[in-house]
Amino acid sequence: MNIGKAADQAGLPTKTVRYYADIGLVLPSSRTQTGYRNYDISSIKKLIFVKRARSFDFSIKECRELLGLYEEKNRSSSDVRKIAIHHLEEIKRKEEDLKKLRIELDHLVNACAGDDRPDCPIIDYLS
Amino acid sequence: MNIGKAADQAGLPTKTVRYYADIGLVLPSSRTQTGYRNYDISSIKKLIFVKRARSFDFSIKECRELLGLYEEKNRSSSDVRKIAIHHLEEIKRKEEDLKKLRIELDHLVNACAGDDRPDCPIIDYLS
DNA sequence: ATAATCCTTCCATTTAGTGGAAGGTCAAGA
DNA sequence: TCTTGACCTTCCACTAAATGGAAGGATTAT
Repeated sequence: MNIGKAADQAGLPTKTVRYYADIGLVLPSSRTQTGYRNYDISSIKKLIFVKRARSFDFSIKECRELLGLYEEKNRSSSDVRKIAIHHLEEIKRKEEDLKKLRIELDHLVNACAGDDRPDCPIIDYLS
Repeated sequence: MNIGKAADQAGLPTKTVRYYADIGLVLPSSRTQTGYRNYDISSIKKLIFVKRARSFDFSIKECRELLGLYEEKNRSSSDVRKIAIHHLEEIKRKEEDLKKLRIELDHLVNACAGDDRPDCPIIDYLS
């Protein structure tokens, strides 16, 4: 399958699939004599796997690790879980940070009249 | 004041202050004959302002706008509020996204035994 | 005088792609 | 058979917001 079809199957932009090939994340199964990338079922499954993992906000590096475990049939589920937990902690941390930010910014926005006068608690707070 | 002192006063890395000068966000008040950047009180206040705004996750572009309003003494607080509200919406959106992600990933992690066996709901879900 | 600590500019790197240019390939129709 | 359009290729530049380092000039302290 050509890269365009493969990208469609995986629901990814062609550019992205080419990028994944460039960085060695998901290589095409082969190349035609004229240099076209070929994707077989197995490589398309990997693209889909990466797409899902990315939608979970796993980094490319983590995707690489997960993909390695995905292919390793005698993996330990604890290895997968370790990566997921680490990522989960990251997400929780970010969520907390955003929450604090949101609450504080919410206060500021509520305190600001938002009229024609220059007085502004938001500016004051940042100054 | 030299850039190092100014950076200390603002609580920013020197590199960052230089970067802000490069992109024209906070320019030094002058330069010495030998090219050293000079920061006066006013410019340091701007650095601090930007630091606070960045800590609220305002983008550099937004910082530029806020800084403009900060300097404009006959601003309308509604202009400031508009920027803050827009940013707040962004933050809320991200927070929601992270929450969904966190919940889903939490389920997966809980469903995974995390032992020596290869069976893994996390991998299964991503496949 | 000289060493240490500043400072300067410039270039590379990070993340995860995206956009575009220049040009090669392939399938279908006139 | 020629050509047109839709593919495909590589390569370079750009995004955001810095950060790291190299090479070299300036200032300060001993």
